[in-house]
Amino acid sequence: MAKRNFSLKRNAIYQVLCATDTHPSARWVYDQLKPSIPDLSLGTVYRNIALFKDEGTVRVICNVNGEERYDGNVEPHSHFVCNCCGRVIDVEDESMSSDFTSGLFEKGFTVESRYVLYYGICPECKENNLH
Amino acid sequence: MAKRNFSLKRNAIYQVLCATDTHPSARWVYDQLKPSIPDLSLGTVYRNIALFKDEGTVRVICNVNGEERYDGNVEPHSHFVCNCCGRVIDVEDESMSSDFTSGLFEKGFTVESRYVLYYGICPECKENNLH
DNA sequence: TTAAAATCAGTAATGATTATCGAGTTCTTT
DNA sequence: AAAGAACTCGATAATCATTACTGATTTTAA
Repeated sequence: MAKRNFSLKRNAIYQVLCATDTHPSARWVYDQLKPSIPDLSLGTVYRNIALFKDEGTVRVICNVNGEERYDGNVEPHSHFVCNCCGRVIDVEDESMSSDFTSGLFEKGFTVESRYVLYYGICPECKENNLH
Repeated sequence: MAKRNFSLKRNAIYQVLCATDTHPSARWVYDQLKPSIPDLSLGTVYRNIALFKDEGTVRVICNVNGEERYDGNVEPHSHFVCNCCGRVIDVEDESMSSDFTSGLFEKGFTVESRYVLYYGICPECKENNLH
């Protein structure tokens, strides 16, 4: 079994992605780590997130205001995107019954992943009348 | 009832978006129209698509290779995105029963729209061994 | 007719993401 | 331990989709 050989910075980036449920952008990860790792560069964050995407250990959830948003939790679950504040919030996944593939297999498609996104206004924005 | 006052170019852009099921990017729409409307500019395509988005008459389906993909069909339906060729293909929508909101309403969320995206390999790419 | 509003081409600006490059650093094999 | 391959990274430049700006032209409404 191959040992995963994480560098300090790569590991830190991955930890941030796994420890938060804010589904952050690359810059947010960078801003989180910069104080404790002053010589971190934004390119390194992008480079390592690209590696995680290739590995399949991190997923792109959606794109909010031009920024990709990532999730270190690759268990199947859905997301709610607030059209007002841009927050991306975890949602219990709908039951993943086989008919959810919409007969794609029978039509010759290979389904590798499935995303469910809800868009709307989150409770905080409703409460603060920001919408 | 307010008359919708479409300019020639705005109308042409909307027609292209409604007449195709390729879920095109802005540039694709531009390339389609440029031969018949030689003085069309790409900025105009973006500007009018932004209007359609605000109106709700056109939707952003997903982002493939950095390009937003649009759909003039706003009836609820799902989409399959080919990870190989980037095509976006219509899929019969899953039955839209109320439990698909995952209890979001009860939690204070206002759900304005819901997207289901499948990612994988389309039949053509499988056949051509492009994956 | 006339002034405000809408539309647009052309171009510049923005901003997220990616590529490049040279300099360390770590691993491997001996 | 030494040599060299492979890895990692900061800094910076480049790319590219999208947006903003500007001045001209057209349409609308009174």
